[in-house]
Amino acid sequence: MGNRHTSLKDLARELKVSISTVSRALKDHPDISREMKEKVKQLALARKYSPNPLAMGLLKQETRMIGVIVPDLVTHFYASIIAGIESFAKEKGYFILLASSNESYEKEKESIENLLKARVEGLIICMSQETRETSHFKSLLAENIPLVFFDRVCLQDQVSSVTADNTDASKKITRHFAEQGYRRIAFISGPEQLNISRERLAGYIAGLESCQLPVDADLIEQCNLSHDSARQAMNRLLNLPNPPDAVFGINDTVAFAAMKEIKRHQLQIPNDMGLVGFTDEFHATVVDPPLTSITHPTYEMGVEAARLFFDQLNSKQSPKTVTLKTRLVVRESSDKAR
Amino acid sequence: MGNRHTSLKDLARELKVSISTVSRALKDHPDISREMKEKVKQLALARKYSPNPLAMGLLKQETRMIGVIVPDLVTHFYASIIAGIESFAKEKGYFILLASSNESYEKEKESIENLLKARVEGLIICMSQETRETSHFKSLLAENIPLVFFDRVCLQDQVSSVTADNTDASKKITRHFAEQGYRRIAFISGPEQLNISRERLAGYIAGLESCQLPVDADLIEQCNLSHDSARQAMNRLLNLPNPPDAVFGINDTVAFAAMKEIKRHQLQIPNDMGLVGFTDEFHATVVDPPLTSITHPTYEMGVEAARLFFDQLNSKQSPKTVTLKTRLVVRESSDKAR
DNA sequence: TTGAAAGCGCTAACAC
DNA sequence: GTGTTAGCGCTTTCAA
Repeated sequence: MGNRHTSLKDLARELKVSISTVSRALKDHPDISREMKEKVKQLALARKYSPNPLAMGLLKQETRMIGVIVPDLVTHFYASIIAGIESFAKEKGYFILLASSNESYEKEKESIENLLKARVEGLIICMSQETRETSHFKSLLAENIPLVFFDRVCLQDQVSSVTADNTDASKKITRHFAEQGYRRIAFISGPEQLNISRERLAGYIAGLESCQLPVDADLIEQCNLSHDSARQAMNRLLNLPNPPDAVFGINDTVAFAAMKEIKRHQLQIPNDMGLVGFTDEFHATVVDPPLTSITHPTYEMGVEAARLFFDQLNSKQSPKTVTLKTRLVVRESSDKAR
Repeated sequence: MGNRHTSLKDLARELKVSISTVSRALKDHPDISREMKEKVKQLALARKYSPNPLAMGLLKQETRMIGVIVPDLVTHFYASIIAGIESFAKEKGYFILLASSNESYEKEKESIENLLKARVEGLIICMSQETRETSHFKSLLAENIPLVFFDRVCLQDQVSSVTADNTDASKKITRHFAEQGYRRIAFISGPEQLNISRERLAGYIAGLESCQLPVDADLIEQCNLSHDSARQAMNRLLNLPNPPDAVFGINDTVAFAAMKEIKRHQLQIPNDMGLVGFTDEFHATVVDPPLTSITHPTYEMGVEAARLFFDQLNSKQSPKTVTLKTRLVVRESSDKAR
């Protein structure tokens, strides 16, 4: 695609002055006469001049691009976080280069390489659920490349990160169930290498204990966060000799899958089975019955991740850990009282 | 952020040869000796050399970036299309620069400018619903910048585009309702400047006529595609002296909003009121009752848009119009028979 | 007050 | 076979 953009050279030729004069005039260099500045700026406007970011990037060694890697591109959760990152980045004049790991460790590594080849200035990442090994992140740190994790994190002493208050939130859920009169509260967790699994499990247990409810290993299920795997987990719970009367799903997908499976078993929510998720506003209200849930401040999480990114970029500070407050919003799915 | 990437110069210096030798060796130029190629390639690997895309871009006048503008970043519909675009673009070694118009005409224009400043090689756009005026698109054409529309299109004789078979699909919906015994079939449309509104309306009317059902202007409502506005439209329908017994919602948001409003009025779906949407697989199955709908091939639409983009980029062909087949998937929300 | 020249990383035409 | 050079668009010394 031909060179359809006006360059400084074009302007210089047309005004019969040197390129450097044009360059200086455009940035109000004190050495340039008022009239010259006027002339140059006017022509630049007329010719729709805009500096070539490639040339600038080459010169200044900065591309104003941030690589963002998410486990998938299509769930509302990530989409909303991306929107948050994008809006903050735009303010700073940065663009986002987006990649999906598809929950695959290999693709995650591949995406990091690709983005670095594209010369992003740093990365904002939510780890794939397969990722158990962190050498690819460590080599970023070794090369001093700004890195921020969100939601799913690791190496927290070395990398800035944003998470929800997972433990606390999960504790609130368990206690809420208990208050509603539920006694056998199950938890469908995710892969144990993920901090969200561990933290939410810890909160779930702490909640049970604080209500003097027993912790029953049968009631703690695991899945790989896919819809099918979550349904199977729910199914196992329902087939228990002594099944639960309430379920806490670790995220959106899991909560939906559990809901479907509960309905398939002809059980009424919330009367036969209470259900609470860990999800965002949108999803919680679209299902039926509306889902009681910890609402995840997704957009804000994106904004915060971007903010941490620029902190890293501008001055290599020691890593920060931001924890976002969540809210328990009680809706029908756990509200026996109604 | 310092220069942490290895350059040809670095390699050349280390091997004590010229930069051009290194450059040629790396691309298997026939003039270079076998041993030299070996040596160079080995060192390049060891030093993790990758060509600087800024330098290449500057030289070749290509950035390998495509600008994509969508009305919003968070709905599953666009997310899925973006995933399709991304996957095709990645194959071709291109990156996506994403921007959202937030359904605003002004932001749409602004995004186009920003993306051009970032030197994208062309644009793939889904128009904002506010956009009635097309001069900003025409000036892209005038400057010979590759442009592709998807879903919401205009200037079809001048711009390549992908759409669903809107008219046909809507006709199928109306006929399906009629077959199920529904007689007063309503349609909640969107802004009339959008082709999707016009085409789906046309199909709806054609469907009614082919079933010898009267077209009742009272049953044709309009909204601005927001949740609230769709609910109000549904509410107006329900308050009609002679309300409908079935509703066709023009897209995801509208179908969900209608569903909520119907439930709020204590009506049973599908018995008191049939409901059909125009949405994707995911959303249709997450709600309750599962939504009969025209399933929109979103991912495929993204892939097709990208394919058209590269057609434009590689050779200025005359614009193509691709129409994607849709399927009517009958689920509970319109299935009186059950 | 303005111009010339070097250099960011790379390719390709032209030497030798 | 390999080296030299110019140039992509820009900023920034250094000269004038």
